[in-house]
Amino acid sequence: MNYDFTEIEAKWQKYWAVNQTFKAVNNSDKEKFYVLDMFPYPSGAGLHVGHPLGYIASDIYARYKRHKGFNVLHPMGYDSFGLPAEQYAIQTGQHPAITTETNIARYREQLDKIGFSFDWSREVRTSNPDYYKWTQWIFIQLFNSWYNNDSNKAEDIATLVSIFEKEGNETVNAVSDEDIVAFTAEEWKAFDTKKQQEILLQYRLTYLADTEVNWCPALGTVLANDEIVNGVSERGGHPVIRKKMTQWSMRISAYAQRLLDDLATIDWPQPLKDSQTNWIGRSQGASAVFKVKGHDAVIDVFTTRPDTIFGVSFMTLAPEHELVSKITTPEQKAEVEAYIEATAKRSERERMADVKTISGVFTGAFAEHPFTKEPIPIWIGDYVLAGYGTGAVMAVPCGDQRDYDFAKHFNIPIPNIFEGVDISEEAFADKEKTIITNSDFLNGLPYKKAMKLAIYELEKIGQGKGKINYRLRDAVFSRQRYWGEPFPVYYVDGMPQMIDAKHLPIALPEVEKYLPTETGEPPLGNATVWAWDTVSNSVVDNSKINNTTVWPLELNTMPGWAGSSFYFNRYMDPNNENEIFSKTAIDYWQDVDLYIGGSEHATGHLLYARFWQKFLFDKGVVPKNEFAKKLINQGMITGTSAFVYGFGVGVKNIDENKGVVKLQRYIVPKYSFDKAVKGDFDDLMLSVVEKELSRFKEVGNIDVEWDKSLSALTPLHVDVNFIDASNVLDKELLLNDIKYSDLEFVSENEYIVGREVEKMSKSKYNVVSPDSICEEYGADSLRLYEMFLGPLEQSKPWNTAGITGTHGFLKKLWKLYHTGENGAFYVTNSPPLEGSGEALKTLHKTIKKVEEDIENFSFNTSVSTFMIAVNELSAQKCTSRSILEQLIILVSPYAPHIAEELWNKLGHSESISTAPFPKFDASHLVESSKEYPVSFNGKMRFKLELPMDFSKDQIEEAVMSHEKTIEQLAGRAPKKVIIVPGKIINIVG
RNA sequence: GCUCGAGUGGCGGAAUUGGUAGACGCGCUGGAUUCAAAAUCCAGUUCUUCGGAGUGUGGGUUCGAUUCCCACCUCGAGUACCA
Repeated sequence: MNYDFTEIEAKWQKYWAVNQTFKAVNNSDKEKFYVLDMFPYPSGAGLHVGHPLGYIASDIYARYKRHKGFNVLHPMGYDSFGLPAEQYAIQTGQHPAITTETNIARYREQLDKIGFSFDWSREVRTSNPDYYKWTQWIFIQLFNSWYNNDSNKAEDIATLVSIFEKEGNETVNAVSDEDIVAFTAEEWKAFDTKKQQEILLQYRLTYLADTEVNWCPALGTVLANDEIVNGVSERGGHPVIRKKMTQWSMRISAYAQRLLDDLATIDWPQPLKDSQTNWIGRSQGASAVFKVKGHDAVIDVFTTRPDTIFGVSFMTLAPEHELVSKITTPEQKAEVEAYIEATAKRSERERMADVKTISGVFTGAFAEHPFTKEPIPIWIGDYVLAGYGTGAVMAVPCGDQRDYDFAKHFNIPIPNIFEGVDISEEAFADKEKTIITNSDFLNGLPYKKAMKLAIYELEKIGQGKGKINYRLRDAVFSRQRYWGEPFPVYYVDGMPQMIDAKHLPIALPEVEKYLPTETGEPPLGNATVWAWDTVSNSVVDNSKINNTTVWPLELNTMPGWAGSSFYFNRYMDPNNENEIFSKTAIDYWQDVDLYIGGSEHATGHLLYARFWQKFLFDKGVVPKNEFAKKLINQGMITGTSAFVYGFGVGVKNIDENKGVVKLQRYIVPKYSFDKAVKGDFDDLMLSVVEKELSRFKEVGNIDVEWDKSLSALTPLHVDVNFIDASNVLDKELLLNDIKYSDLEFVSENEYIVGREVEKMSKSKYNVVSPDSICEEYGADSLRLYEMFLGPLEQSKPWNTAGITGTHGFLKKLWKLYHTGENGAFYVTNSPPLEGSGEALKTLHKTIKKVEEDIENFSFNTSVSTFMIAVNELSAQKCTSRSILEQLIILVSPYAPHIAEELWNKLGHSESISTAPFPKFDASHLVESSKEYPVSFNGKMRFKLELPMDFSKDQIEEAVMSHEKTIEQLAGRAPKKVIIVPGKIINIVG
């Protein structure tokens, strides 16, 4: 009986679905284990073999944990709001919900074929109103909260109001907007409701504010910093400009320090932690206040080097700085304005690409040094960013290279405040070796002491204080898109009001068009039924807006990361209509034990999700401060593209004959091609030239001359599905493909393609889909092969040819259980015979290795281990049930279908999925002798079998008298003999 | 520029606390079986001038280094005027 994977896999996939084998319960005596994959965006292209890599790894781990007796939660769902479906809707008019539904169906079909042990009863979709009801609910919670720096957590806005009522805002230590105006309790009470609401907005954790945003005209929406790559949009690569807009923002900056500190408490990859650390960008220093001469204005700067304050020789403001227009002198006005206009025109991208050009303009105004009272010229320059710190710097050219370059360029003095340091060529930025001089009270002090003293003195004169600055900005939360979560917000006199949570969800309205309106409003501006009736508490027709009981609803939608910032918690109780999840569920599941996904989410999803988790923790909604204890980034699977080498013969004097004879593309061997690229045309290439010239003569009766320089030498991507394991191209398949039908091969021989590793993509014809692999080799072969390719975290190239290795292994495994007549299933019930302990040894070393491998997420090596085990047991002709039964449990997490089938044949009526994992017994591995490697000066020269219980002396005697030792030493006396019993022998001499 | 990661046969990779470098698989070579092919099975496969040499390069620690330390080179990822 042969290994019929098609039948076996269909059978067990059906069995698991019908029996709900992997359904997890929310209360159990068993210990819980939560294994999570980053849920996918269901794109129209479907999955390629790179996508399931992480899912296979997590599935192996989940199945392993079930064998280990855990109650495992292993859910899957879809991050189903997003741009591609909406872009498609704009182009075709098809509702994004339909596109999304179709794509999800395709994903599900593909996932099911791979045999994952997901609990599908818990599936979530972020675009489903039952789900985004809770996204909206969290938004309302954020709106109703403020961040109290004293308790260091989010608190209900009511506690803030009661403080305002008692003491005004002077004593409040909150994270808030920068431009807070002080008021007393009496003043607060005297404010009208609108004024009070405006003030509260400055404290809420989600707030409406005019912010400089990254506007992408092509996409018609704003983008978050992490959605921009190299100055263009991550999706589509469109240009991005700065623009001021009224937007919802999330006060993530309130959590900057906790997001940083708690990285130490989670087992996440160091590179990922590093990139979050850099993204948060904490820097410690001081704020210093410089008075502007002749104005009552002051310039507030942030500096990490208050110790260098006596080295200040000018100040630089960002061109966008609000003081610029106020302080610029009439003489400088024209120049300054021209400069501002010029910089505003430059796109973010140009500004980034061109960091070497130094530009700036003097404003004509002077600041006053806080200690020396000397005048300091105030410049503007675009090397100062409006968005960082206060948008102003105190320039210390001797200690900062950018300030130095600026000073040199504009001939501004560069005072030296470092003892014994030469600054004639460049600035001196080394903090450690610094001794300050020419600096009044800081003279003679090293960096740390000078820093402390400078801050102390600044505080004393009331012109500065110690400060910690973060690069992390508050996150813009509004998108001018259709296919996203609507805000549960309506506007009364322009002030946002939350809809009561009991009326959620606020479902997306239908629209005619998915584009912005003619007046430039977001797509929801096209909705005709999009007003809130505060009497009926329902969404009503816009015509009913009366500005007394019926009000307009928010037109923006939420960004992609909203729905993905808490889905891991919702999986715990995904169908709960009354709560985000039940207390029972969250108390049992707590948090994610293992999270697997791509590293590209380091500063997006993974930072926002940590932020929301901390907020929900503060509010007592979740019991854990961090949502995932351990995280692993799976590496990318790249494609191995295949190339043929095209040669188009270039000819002279062709102009007048254009169109008469079409140039032929010849396919030449790689070695001839490579030589030709270097200018060396071999005989074969020359024969092609001759052939082409005579073809011109024949077809068009034209005499042409070859022009070497016009010859086209181009590698052409060919579909990897046309290539066999030996890199031989199936020419017929290729020529039948319309894209390649004009090619002509110069030789009849088989054609060896060139190969190159590239990203897997349609345009490179190197995409391999899991479906075709499952069809040809089966899901178990695919699962094993994906793991076998290499370490999970590393990126590695896919090469379909290699799958015959794991497929062959499964056949051998099957055969091991089918040694009966005509390949019938056969096992013996007798215990392994005495003296045939070899099988037990094989089994137990396999148990040990596989268990260690899974615990270390080293899945590639356990596949090798299985191969070795099956090779050995086959050689031993092992048919013992007790061995084979244990073996198949070991294999089961990796190749679950064949495992279920063999388990069933072994006489079990229940699924193998919860069969106890085999117990390792070291006594089976005890050896009586050891084959010692004998090294001379560290080089292994021969091996020597000696009893395990030999003492050092016995070993030395045996080795030294051995003929090969005598031969190696060739008469020399060894200086030293190192013996590590049970390990090695090394003779030095 | 800065931060992080990685360099081992023709290829993917293994060597878990320093102890037999190249496990396992692909590919390749030869053989068996077959009318033939596929499939299957067996043997070989780092290089070599057959002494040895060898884990990107050069140095160091050690009886012994792919593994630890220093310097450098190359590739990849992230980030980018962050004051």
